[in-house]
Amino acid sequence: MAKSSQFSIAIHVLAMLAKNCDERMKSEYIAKSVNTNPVVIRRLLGNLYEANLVVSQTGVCGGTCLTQKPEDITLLDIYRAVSSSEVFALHPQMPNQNCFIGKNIQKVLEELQDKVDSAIEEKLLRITLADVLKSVEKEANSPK
Amino acid sequence: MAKSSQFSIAIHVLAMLAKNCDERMKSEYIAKSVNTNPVVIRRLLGNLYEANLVVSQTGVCGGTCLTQKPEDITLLDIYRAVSSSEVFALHPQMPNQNCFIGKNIQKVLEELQDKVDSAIEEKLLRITLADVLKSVEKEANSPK
DNA sequence: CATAACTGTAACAAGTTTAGTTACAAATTA
DNA sequence: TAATTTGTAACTAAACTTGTTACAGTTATG
Repeated sequence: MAKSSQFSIAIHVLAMLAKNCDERMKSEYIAKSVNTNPVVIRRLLGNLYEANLVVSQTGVCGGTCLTQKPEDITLLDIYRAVSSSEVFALHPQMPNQNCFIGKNIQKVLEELQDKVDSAIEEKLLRITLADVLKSVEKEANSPK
Repeated sequence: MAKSSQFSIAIHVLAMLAKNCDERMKSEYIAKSVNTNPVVIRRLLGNLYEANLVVSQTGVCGGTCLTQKPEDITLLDIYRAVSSSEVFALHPQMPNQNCFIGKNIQKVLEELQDKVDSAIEEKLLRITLADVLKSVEKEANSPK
């Protein structure tokens, strides 16, 4: 994935939408909860729209709501919607093809990338947005 | 982890050292295979030294070699030696504590970070540097 | 012991990425 | 028609990554 906080913020935003499934939520309201600029939220919602997780309406009384039930949205859906890159990067420069290791390491690293990615995806596939909301409520009720 | 290629390059470097366990290897030689600057390699080797994976010697006939057998070095050892951050970042700004979601989401995200990290670590723990070298050799012998 | 060959590391530059901001067109409601 | 809201482009600032130069310290060897 990356150093980016897009995944975290996406979960936050979608959890808010999940808690208020029946009404449209404005980017400005969401931004106040995330503590950022509304444009940052709208950009993120654009990615979530492309992944068919939310739908927005412009104009007065506009805003965004989920397209699916929280139980049907997995963290993998969210991860794929906002995560740009792999967990770790390959060589910035092509390794020396005259070296035995240099010539063959890239394929091996790509396979490793796949394995690590699969491990992450298997984990994320088993957690839904509804689960996240449950965890949030559990946290809210836990003694500090 | 990150967009960084440190993990990839570390595996490359250690694979080279593993293939020539009995002699010290110079940073300039390694750099030519990785196709980068020797200082980049020496910086990386510094991290690997702190993790007790390699040892270097200065001066004429200096260089670096492994401190352990390739079968005893796991990719998790390497990952921990060079990976600075988590797989995904939390909020850049503290969320609004007056919002129900904002107040409780961070703990939930931290728990999620732990789960994802564990998934990665379990995978990396089961692969050794010797396995990597085997994969490289297999790749070298495979028909193109 | 003088010299050449190494590593270790600081300091800096360039490129990329991320987050945040302003501005404004387009769409919608009333 | 006016007010409100999203979508998006353009820009800035900060952080991170890689690469580079420079040089002090260490070691082998003639």
